[in-house]
Amino acid sequence: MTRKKVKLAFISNDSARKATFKKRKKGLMKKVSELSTLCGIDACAIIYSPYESHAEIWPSPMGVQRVLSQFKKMPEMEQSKKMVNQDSFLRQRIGKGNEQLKKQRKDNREREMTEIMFQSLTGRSLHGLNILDLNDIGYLIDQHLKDIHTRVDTLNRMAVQPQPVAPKPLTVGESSQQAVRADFEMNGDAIQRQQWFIDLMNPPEQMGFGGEDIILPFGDANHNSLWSNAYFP
Amino acid sequence: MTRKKVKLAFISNDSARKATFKKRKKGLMKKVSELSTLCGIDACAIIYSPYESHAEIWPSPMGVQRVLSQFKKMPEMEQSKKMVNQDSFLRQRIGKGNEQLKKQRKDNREREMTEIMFQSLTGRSLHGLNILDLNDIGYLIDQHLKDIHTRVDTLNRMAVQPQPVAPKPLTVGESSQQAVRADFEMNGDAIQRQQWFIDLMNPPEQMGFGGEDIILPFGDANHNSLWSNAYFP
DNA sequence: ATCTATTAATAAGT
DNA sequence: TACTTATTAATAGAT
Repeated sequence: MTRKKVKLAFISNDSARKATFKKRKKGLMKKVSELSTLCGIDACAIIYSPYESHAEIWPSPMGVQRVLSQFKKMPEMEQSKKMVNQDSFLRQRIGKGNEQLKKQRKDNREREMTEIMFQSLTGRSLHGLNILDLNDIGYLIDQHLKDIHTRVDTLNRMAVQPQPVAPKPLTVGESSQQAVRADFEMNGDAIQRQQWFIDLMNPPEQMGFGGEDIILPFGDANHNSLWSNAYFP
Repeated sequence: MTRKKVKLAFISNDSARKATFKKRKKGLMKKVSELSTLCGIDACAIIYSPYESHAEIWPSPMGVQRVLSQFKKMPEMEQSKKMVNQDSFLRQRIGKGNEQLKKQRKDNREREMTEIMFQSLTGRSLHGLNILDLNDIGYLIDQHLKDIHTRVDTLNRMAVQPQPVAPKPLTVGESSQQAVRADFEMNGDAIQRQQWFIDLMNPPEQMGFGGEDIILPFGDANHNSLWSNAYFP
């Protein structure tokens, strides 16, 4: 911080490195002591160097021990929590990566089961599938059926009372309790001009997944978590 | 270290203390990381505060553990030996304070003696001064004479061989052994245009002090240390 | 949290 | 190793 703005990198020149070390160590110790004095803070510093056989510490062996014993008392969780450090940064990245992996696996599983479901509609046998596969496929089928019912119901209501404003987005599990009416009376052109109708007819691929608190008929009120646990421990 | 030079004492104002703490903690962590990076040093810092439920550390839980385990391995004696603990730290600070005080006293003494010297040139009697005062004034007079001789000598050489480049700054003890020549032949205007000449004619106030190894005629080959010892033990 | 006037730290050079 | 000095960095107080 002086005759030149210095690059924050290892100083390869031995004597320059040593000189810098000595200066900065001194400055650092001073800063620690100032912080402690000014703010009444319990702090310590420990510095090892190849220039001294011993660690250099602040404020004193007893002071260091006091701080360290406090530190060691903390459960591992607390030590890591909210810490501003390299590790926690990397841990966050790893955590996020794992989250993504988990989601990806869930997504893969879903696509697999969906494919089997549709294959079964074209004649493929469901024999040879284990109970978990069958359970998940049952869940999928239920979701698709619910969605189909919802769409049919919506279309019926549209037919009776054509609506120019976009309907609020459909949510899984929101299916109406009204009886389904099959009489379509809408004009084809009118339908084509309404984007919301087009959207209704082209549901997103992932339809049927992501709902969290839906009570399903496949025996297990917590199906989703079973799903997750069985395949993504 | 900014709008005001701050007293190194506990900050009683709560919010000011907290603000200072946050700023300085950040600065401190930065310093630690810089030291580590620049010098390839194994270091850690642990800071407790009433503002966070956990200790804030650098560089990471693992990094701290590594340093701590090294530290714990050391025998108690080693831990304390040569350690920069609060005691020795404060001793250092006090020592430095004393150094500064000593320098200041020396400076004061010098100014005092110099004033008396000049007063004596305008008629003030030197009676009533003790032997130390007289010795120091003798030293001062010698220094001033040496400087005068040096300047006269330099001017003479200038006059013989006018020199467009600035001469290197005068150093105490550098006085020439040449005989002094009093014949000035320089043109006044020429002199005025040369800044180095003006500088030469306006020597710094402290001229005459600071030389360490000059042999003086006042009996004591180690005059300077006597000076220091007599008044600043 | 941001902005500066100031003080403090310090990279090079001696 | 210590001192000096030019420059950058830290930060106190104010907003």
